[in-house]
Amino acid sequence: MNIIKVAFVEDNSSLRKRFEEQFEFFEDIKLVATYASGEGALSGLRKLPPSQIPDIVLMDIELPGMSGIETTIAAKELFPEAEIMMFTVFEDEVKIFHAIQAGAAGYLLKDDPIEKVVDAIRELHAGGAPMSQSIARTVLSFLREKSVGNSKVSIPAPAPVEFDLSERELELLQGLVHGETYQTLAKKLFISPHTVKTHIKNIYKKLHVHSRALAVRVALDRGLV
Amino acid sequence: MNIIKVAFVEDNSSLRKRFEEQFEFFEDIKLVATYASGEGALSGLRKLPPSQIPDIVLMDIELPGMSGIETTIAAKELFPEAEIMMFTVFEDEVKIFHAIQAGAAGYLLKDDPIEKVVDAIRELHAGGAPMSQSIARTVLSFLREKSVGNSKVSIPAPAPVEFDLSERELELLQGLVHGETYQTLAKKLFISPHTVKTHIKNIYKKLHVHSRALAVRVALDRGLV
DNA sequence: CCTTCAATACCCCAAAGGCGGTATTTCCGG
DNA sequence: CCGGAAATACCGCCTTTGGGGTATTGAAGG
Repeated sequence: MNIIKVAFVEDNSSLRKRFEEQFEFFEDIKLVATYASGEGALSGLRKLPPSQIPDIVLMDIELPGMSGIETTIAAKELFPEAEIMMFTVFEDEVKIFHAIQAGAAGYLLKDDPIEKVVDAIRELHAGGAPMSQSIARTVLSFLREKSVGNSKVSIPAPAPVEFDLSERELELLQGLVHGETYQTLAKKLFISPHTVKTHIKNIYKKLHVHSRALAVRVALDRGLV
Repeated sequence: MNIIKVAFVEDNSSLRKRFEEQFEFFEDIKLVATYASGEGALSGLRKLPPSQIPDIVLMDIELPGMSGIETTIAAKELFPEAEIMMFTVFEDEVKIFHAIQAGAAGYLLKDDPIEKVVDAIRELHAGGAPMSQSIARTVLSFLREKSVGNSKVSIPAPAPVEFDLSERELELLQGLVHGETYQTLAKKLFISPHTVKTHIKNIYKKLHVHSRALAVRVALDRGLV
């Protein structure tokens, strides 16, 4: 069996160490190099002997300085045969999109267990495109937009969803965006805090969120305010 | 002393009543008409005898149907001499801007006490441009942008403020925008919830906010994420 | 006339958040 | 080498949220 050579670009040193140790347990995978920055990775990869050039590069997407996406673009130019697997904390639609355009073929979350990481490496090396379920859904939605619109994909597009909030609920939602609490909202709108709560509960239901933070995010993203 | 004739456009009936009663106590002010909608106000105002045409129109900015701003534009065409004072629950920069462009000369908040409202009416009638302190600041910042940029004012402009968040703090802020809690954030970033708390406290300080909701708002508005 | 729905109000309760501290380690710039 | 900024961690305190209910009223629509 061919050993899969892996490089790891990650600024978090403890995570780097954790992975260096954990990869020891998998005989078919060898961590040939780790780098703490995009810049370091690019210069380091150039100096590697051909026998050590990695098959797979695990790339942290959130790197200080040169971002993981920028590094991916550069790395792909240097080693077009290497497969890049993005490695990130959050499922950011825009970043996923950019990472895919930059040439990344896989997408892992940092809290995926090591077994999942290893499986993803193997799958990627075997020509697959491993990614977490929700990321897969996101990618599908990109394709859907592409085929439906029949136009250029250009940007992720904000999605024209309708939430059907009542006038009053919109007013309440505005309050949330403005940082109001139950109490202050109640005073401003001349209603009881209980009512404010009820409205906000209903808003959450309609927006499919469970916190103010997400409600504010959705409101701003979708231009509800 | 000349009596100031005031019309009030406000969809909230209890607020309308409250004002109708409270204006009774001020001899120099007469509430000549109240309307529950922009449409109603426009048709109602047209039918008023010349002696009853208001000097001041208090206009709720958040009206169902025709908005307060649209109504303001139309009312200004009908009665260019009338002064419009916007009346709103929130200090929305964009709406303030539009209201000013629509011809409004004053800006009140709904939770201002009646005395403040009356003072504002008098000041407006005397040729002033009363507005709350924070609104005044916003207006000034518009002017500042206009004079500094020396270009067309066009849109409020997102303001190029620098918050000087550290890399880590940005990461945490992203978490907030994604609706993470202390706990989930701690797990994803491999740190203690206490640390998450500390970081978030520092972020709040740097963004000058005191809640997740506002932090998310600032993050999205200023493109920090 | 009856149903539905928005808006209003209230209860309980567990979880999360915000604020005030203190403290250690690491790293960077002067 | 020292000072300061970041990042890390912990403690306690009190308030706010979010989720589960229930219920009344008035307006809109069938």
